[in-house]
Amino acid sequence: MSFGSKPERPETRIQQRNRVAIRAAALKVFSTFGYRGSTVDQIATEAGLSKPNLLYYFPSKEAIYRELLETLLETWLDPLNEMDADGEPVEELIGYVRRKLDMSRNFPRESRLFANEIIQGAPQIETELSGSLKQLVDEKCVVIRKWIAEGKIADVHPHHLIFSIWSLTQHYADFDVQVRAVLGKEDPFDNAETYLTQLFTRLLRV
Amino acid sequence: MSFGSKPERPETRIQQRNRVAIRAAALKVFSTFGYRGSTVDQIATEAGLSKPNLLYYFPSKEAIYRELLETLLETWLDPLNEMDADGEPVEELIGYVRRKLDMSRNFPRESRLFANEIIQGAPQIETELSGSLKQLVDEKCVVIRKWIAEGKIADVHPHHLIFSIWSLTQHYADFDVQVRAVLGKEDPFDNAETYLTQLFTRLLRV
DNA sequence: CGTATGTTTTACCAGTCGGTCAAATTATGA
DNA sequence: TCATAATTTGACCGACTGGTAAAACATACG
Repeated sequence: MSFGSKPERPETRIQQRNRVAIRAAALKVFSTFGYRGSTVDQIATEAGLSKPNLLYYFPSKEAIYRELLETLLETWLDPLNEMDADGEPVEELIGYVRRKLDMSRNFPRESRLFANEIIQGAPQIETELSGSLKQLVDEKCVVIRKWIAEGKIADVHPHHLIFSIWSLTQHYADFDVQVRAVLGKEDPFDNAETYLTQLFTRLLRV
Repeated sequence: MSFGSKPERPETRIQQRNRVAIRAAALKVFSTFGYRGSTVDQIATEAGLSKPNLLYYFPSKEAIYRELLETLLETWLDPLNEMDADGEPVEELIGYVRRKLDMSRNFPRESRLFANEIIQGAPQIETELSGSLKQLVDEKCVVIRKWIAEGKIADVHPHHLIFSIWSLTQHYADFDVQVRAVLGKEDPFDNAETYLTQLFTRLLRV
């Protein structure tokens, strides 16, 4: 029995550079137009490559999209993972809100990529949603219920609490155009953090 | 000078039936795939027509989309319009939340249509956003500020208060797949209203 | 240098896109 | 009934879609 049916050569510098460029370009395009609304040509141009050249690095349009989604899902769930069952409950939850809001500020494209995918019925990550995502959320809901039982936070529906954190924070990334159109010159994030802290403090205190 | 360069014939029964069918089909398709991800053929099939037959009723794909968007924008803003400056403040605001949540429950497609449009940069309704939408929101923010000054509700940022109502209610329509995946068998709307009422009551009471 | 490997381009494919056209079909009303 | 208008169809267009093949080019290394 022999190992390594594929010799598994190391990545060239050029390969590394181009794959990075492609991922960045794909994120930009997919997050703006959704999977079906994006074209390989668009991504290639954005990455500074020709279409066949791009397809030399990735086997297909779908392959790029899937890799993006799967890589980003972990990053996306990190802030929730960091929530510590042994910490101070209100602090932990508001810390989670702050981390999610930071991600909306710093990685709006990633947020919109997921938003597009899920609004359109999550055809590519349905399994992850009811699999690893549901599992993580359910775990954290147990913690939240414990906090409630201990009288550390108000009695709220754990799942809906998490939904409200998601929707409130991601709104500033996903609906950026609308938020800015309504606010005019005022920067959204200037007051968002204050507002959300106020909201969750008032919601959670016993 | 003569009137009616177009004789302006009344709509036939067939015309009425088909236009209604097309609008319904277009809403279904556009709300699922976004503008660029949808095809005229798809809409036609969904409406039970052939593609050329559909284009006999609407001049182009874009025309269908624009008409949908503009018609629905009014419906979408109605709940906010109904908010009465002379009513009981907390009741008025929570009534608004309830009406928006009802729309998420009863018209999720309409919600997703807007969500797709705005996430993708609102190329077709940018002007309406910073025009009539901003105007209406600004008006209502004046009312909210008045309520705050009168000590009827807590001192919160009016614009962000409205954003939070939008994001929390529309989340249940736009991210329906995710919400259901995480909740499992539990129906989202069963507890959403209770949760949101609780949230805004705690946020707004002085 | 030369050769093997990695990279890019040109030309191309079959299928689909939004949309047009004229002909065929169906409904309408005197 | 018949003629007129409304509706539907099939055939078609040029542009674009995701993807392929092979040749041309660049690079690395003995």
